[in-house]
Amino acid sequence: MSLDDRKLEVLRAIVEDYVETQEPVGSKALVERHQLGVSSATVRNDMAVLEEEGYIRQPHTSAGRVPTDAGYRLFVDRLSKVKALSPAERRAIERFLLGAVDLDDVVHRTVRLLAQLTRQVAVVQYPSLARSSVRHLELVPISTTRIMLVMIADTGRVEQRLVELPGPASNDDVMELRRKTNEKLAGQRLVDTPPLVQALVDECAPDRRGTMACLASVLLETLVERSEERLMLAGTANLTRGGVLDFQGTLRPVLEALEEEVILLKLIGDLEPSKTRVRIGDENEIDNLRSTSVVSTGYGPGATIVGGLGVLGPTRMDYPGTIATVRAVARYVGDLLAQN
Amino acid sequence: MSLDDRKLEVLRAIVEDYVETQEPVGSKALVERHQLGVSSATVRNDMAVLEEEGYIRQPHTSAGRVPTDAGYRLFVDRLSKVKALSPAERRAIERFLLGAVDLDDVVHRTVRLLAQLTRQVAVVQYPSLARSSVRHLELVPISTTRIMLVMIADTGRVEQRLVELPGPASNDDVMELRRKTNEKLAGQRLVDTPPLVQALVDECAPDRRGTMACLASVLLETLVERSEERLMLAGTANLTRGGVLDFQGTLRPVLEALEEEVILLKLIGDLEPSKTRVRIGDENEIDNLRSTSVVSTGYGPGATIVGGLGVLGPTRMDYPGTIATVRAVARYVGDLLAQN
DNA sequence: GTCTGGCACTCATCACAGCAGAGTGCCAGT
DNA sequence: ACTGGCACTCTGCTGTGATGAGTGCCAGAC
Repeated sequence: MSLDDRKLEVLRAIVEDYVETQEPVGSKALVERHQLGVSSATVRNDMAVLEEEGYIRQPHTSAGRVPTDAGYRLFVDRLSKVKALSPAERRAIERFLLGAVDLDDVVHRTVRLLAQLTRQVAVVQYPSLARSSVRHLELVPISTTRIMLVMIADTGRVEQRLVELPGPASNDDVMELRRKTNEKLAGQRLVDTPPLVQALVDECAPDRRGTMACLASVLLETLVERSEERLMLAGTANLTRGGVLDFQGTLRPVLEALEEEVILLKLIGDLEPSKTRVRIGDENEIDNLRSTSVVSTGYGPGATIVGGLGVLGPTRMDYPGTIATVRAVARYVGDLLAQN
Repeated sequence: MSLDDRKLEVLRAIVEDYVETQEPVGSKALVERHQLGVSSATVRNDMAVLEEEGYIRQPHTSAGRVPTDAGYRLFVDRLSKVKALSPAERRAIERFLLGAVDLDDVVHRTVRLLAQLTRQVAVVQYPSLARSSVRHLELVPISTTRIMLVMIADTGRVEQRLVELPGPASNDDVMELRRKTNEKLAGQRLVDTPPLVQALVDECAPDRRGTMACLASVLLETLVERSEERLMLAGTANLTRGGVLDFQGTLRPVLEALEEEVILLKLIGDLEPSKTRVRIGDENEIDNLRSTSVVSTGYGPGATIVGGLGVLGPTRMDYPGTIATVRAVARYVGDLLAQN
């Protein structure tokens, strides 16, 4: 038996009411709040079918219905209309993001904005080094045998590493290394650099080769191989909204998962399709997050994507609103990055 | 009536047992678990006095006693012996902190280590710019009218800002500015720079003065005036240990407070006496944190202090152990910074 | 065939009562 | 100054009804 239009309408009504009230919704309440044009008995029959198909369930025999993960999924895929942001919201986003002084500030403001607008936990990934190009490499002598390597990427990221040299290097040596590395690497995507870095070492004058090799290994190891990802989190306090009801009593496992950067990266760092992605409850691979939903998307200047951002909340969330907000924020951040 | 030795001993026993069991402790249980040499009736009398004096209280009439904030305070000040860390713990700290590649990494590792060892929420402040000196200033041309200013501090902090120039600047211009600013500012403490920066502008050749003024204002505004503090947090999941018992039911307000960097800075950024500081319950100025205790201290290379770190947990915490751990971690981090 | 009104049934929630046990305060005795 | 003993107070637990929301199902209407 397939689902006719009215049954879908019933499902939508259940999802909307449940998200709003946070209480199991019964057949009678449904016909009162929505113009379904049929009696509660009919709705009950529809509900029985929806339950049969696995879209809703009853917490206990004499309670109303609650959407299952599958129910939310159907709702998101077929039933929800995209909610447009109000002009006031748009202005709020713009005003909030403007005035960021550097990349840290951008990420910081973005994550707080996202948490505030969606009233959920927000995560923003820094622009990925793997998707960045080298804008400039700077070598700053710290002592005769130590230099600090500063890499500035086109995405605004700045990474620094201390390099221990095998022997003392003069100021001229450093200047020369700086010139050469920049000549070779500036403008290149970081992922493309390994052969270039190798070439740099090979082409180097023998007396400077040791120093250059040292530099090269730090460069490769820390910036490319470990290809360090960073991210920022905000809004954990929002997990406590809705009392003990969401997250089956303890938000312990959720908080634990949020502490693991690797997990967070998996959640929002999955950037292939450039489309907004929604993971609902059990669809999450992380066990600790089976009672949460994640809405994530990529961002970046123009059409390119340099990082991910998203929010995490109870499966019982306002999907249309959250999706709209996440998309809008991602777009604004992308525009902001494009200006640099 | 003042407290004689036995009464203090009773208080200590109550604190220790309560911290361990998390349950109100009664007179009978006390004499069983500790060698007090007196009967439970005598202990009851002592308890009555301790309660009179405000050091303990009963949650309800027929329950055991629980320490008050004042009780914990007395315990910390006069009754607790410093707990020495085990060699294993020391080695763990060392091993964990070694292998940090840059300042971000140091802070990151430190905060996680601290959260893990104390099993509480940990906070680590980045070395304060206000307490740093300039090691090097780098100017990187981004376009003809934009340069990126990178400041490297002796504490390892690296800050970058985009500077919009009033007009185009040649490569030579930039090199010259770079030379001059470094000549003047390198080695100076950031707080001492304002007059020097002003002098830089005044001494500048007229044709470059506009550019220099621009640079100077960014330098002053973002690095000195706003004197940006950063910090890192970890271990929020530890708040959920002890179930709903701590934090009178909701950790909502605590999580909210932890989102505010200003609040966290107040908590751990109070660095004057270089001694470990313990704030218990009501002693915290932040209302949301009246049910928590904070143990904080400063850290830095050698005897100087460049930042703060600490942990936050329920008032019912193992003070001697926590204090010992916080101190030890701070010392190791200081040593680590001294090596750079 | 589809919808509707009606009715019996289930089960969580709440209030109330009674009981057990922990812990106290106090007093008289050593 | 300490101790044993005892009455007293409360919390927490358990069991019992009563309540009521919500359901499933069936017979009848359209």
